[in-house]
Amino acid sequence: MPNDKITSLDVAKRAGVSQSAVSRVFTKGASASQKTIDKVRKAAKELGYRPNVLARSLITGRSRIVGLVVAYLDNYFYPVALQKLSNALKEEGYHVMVFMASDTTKDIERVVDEMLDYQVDAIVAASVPLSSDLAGRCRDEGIPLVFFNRSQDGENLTSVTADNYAGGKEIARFLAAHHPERIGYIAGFEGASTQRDREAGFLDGLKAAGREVSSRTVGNFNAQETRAAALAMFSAPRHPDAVFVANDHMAFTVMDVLRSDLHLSVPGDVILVGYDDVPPAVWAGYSLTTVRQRTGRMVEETVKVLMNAITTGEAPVVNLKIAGPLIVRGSAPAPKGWTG
Amino acid sequence: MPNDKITSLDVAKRAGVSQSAVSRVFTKGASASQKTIDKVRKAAKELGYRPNVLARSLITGRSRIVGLVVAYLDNYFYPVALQKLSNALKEEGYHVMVFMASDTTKDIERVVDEMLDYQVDAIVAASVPLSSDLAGRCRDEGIPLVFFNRSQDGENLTSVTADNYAGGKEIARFLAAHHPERIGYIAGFEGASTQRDREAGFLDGLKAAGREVSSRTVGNFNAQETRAAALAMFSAPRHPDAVFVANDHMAFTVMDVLRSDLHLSVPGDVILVGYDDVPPAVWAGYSLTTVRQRTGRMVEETVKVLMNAITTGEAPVVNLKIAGPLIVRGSAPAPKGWTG
DNA sequence: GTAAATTCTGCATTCGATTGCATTATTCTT
DNA sequence: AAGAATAATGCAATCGAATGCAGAATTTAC
Repeated sequence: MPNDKITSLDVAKRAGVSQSAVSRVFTKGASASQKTIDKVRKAAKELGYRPNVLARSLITGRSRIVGLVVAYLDNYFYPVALQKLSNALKEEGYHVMVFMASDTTKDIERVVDEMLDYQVDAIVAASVPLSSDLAGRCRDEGIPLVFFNRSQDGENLTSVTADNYAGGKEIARFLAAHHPERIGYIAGFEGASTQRDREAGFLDGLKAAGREVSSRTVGNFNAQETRAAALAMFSAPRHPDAVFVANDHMAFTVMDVLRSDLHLSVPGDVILVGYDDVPPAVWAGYSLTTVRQRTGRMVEETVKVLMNAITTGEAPVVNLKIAGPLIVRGSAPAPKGWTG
Repeated sequence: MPNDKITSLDVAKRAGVSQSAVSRVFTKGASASQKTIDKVRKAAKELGYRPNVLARSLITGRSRIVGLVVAYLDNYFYPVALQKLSNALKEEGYHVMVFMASDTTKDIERVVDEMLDYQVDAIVAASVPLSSDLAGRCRDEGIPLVFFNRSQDGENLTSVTADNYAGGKEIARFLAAHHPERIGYIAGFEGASTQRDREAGFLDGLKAAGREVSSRTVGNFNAQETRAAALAMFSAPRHPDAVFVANDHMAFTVMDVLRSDLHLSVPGDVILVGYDDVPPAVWAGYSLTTVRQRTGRMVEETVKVLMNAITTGEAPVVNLKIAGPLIVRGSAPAPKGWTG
């Protein structure tokens, strides 16, 4: 019964102008006299007209859609990033379309195809590995691609990440200052640059302090394997009394194992540091010492890079690393004489 | 340098058929001979052709985009739901575009406009209140709208929620079976149907057990106010020894206040129950007794309703309530003789 | 006040598909 | 094997807006 799709033509008729005039009023950069603008705006308001973004996209070749590929949202880091990304892009007149991808190459390929089908103007890959073929496809199609929170090294692709190496190093310095007897490291998925960089920084930092890791297990960024990794590490008689866990979510699991399964006190028996500073890190139940990922800054930079690439058409490869501070909380208090 | 936008016409030329033939091969429901199909498929593959979804949308009037409005993603419940929704819609060939809305009417109105601009085929409003005007606009445009996790009562709008009343009631029965001295309730945002239904069920359940609430404060679904609410409730000399907190995230905060600020034991001094069963509820640090929201089922039903509305064009108003089980964990163990 | 420069405007085309219609090729009937 | 029924194909119009072009209106300059 009511208004069936108001088009620019309807508005044109009512305003007594041509369809092009209407289009010009709603297209920024186009010129129209004040009189026309007023007439059109009035008619448009009366009819409840708004330009059809899809039709516009067809002719301009810009969809104003950014595709976000994510493997999982059950690490708090991603929803927080998504929220910020969505808000930041909104400011630029863009919107986020979410594409969940499992970690299989096949699935990722399908997802990239789907994104291209929707003519996305840019792609943000959050911790999802795109093969170089796929990345190449995007480049060929002229679609800027940014890796968020994970880089593909040696592939010359744009990425925005935390400065994981620096963070790992700082954690080493911090833990070493406690002069623990033994230091442990629980690794994430070893294919991930985040994991590798954090560990590399950590090891180098320890070396600089004349220390090394006495025990290392792998938790692969998931709860189940992390439980096993923690149990393996701390069931040993001479277990570490200081441990760096590759990300916060794993750190929570480790803390649970220590306290609930092994009845060890954190930080009494073991001091523990994570990485990310996701919201639960501040919850009193965990009060996790960790290195903050400055999600806001990371998103900001990502948007900046994307917008630049979209508007200029040129996409210089950059690898931004955003350093974040060590946030000292209960799981590993500041050692004597510690200064930020 | 490489392929600049392969269109159906390019494929048609190469396959030696008309452009319409190409279209028919890629349009399900259209007919083409096997020979044509083969030729077209081959040419398409060689050129790397895929239909432009936007162009298709323009003529079919279906964008295959579902708009999801969310106010915040920092309650774990939403990312989990988003992930499931995205996956479920993918199966149907739809994709989710995320629209963040702050809680102001103005902002929500803007967001709805933006969604309409993108010609979304359906809207899911997750805990975001759309005024009846806006809901009416959607109806007028023929766009199905589902309220997810929150209903607008008295407005005759479709919603999919947990059976919050039943859940609240079950919690009452459970807590009453502990025969606590005093029972408290910490409310969420009172404008939310989730809050109201949970409380109503809880109160009715208590009444049925011959009990009532001795203390009630409001946490408004956010951490800061919840802290204050918990402190107010439990600083009193004769504070409750059993409390229902309107959702899990608030429950975590309350638990933190009890343990860390007030040095009360949970469940020793106070037993505590939440609602949602978000992932951290199972973490040993909290081990929260709670009622599960069956997100998977809720999403499933949402998708079913939407697809039905989209394909038939008719959108009967339904209010689905999905019941979820009480999950007993450490924060409130099973009372003697308790049977599911 | 007139010529030159500038700004507006409408016409018609275009973006990349889908689809009704008319025509031709195939298949089925008997 | 001929006619009827069905399937496949191409043509051309269409979806809703943007835009190059040429002419009309307005502004600027002197």
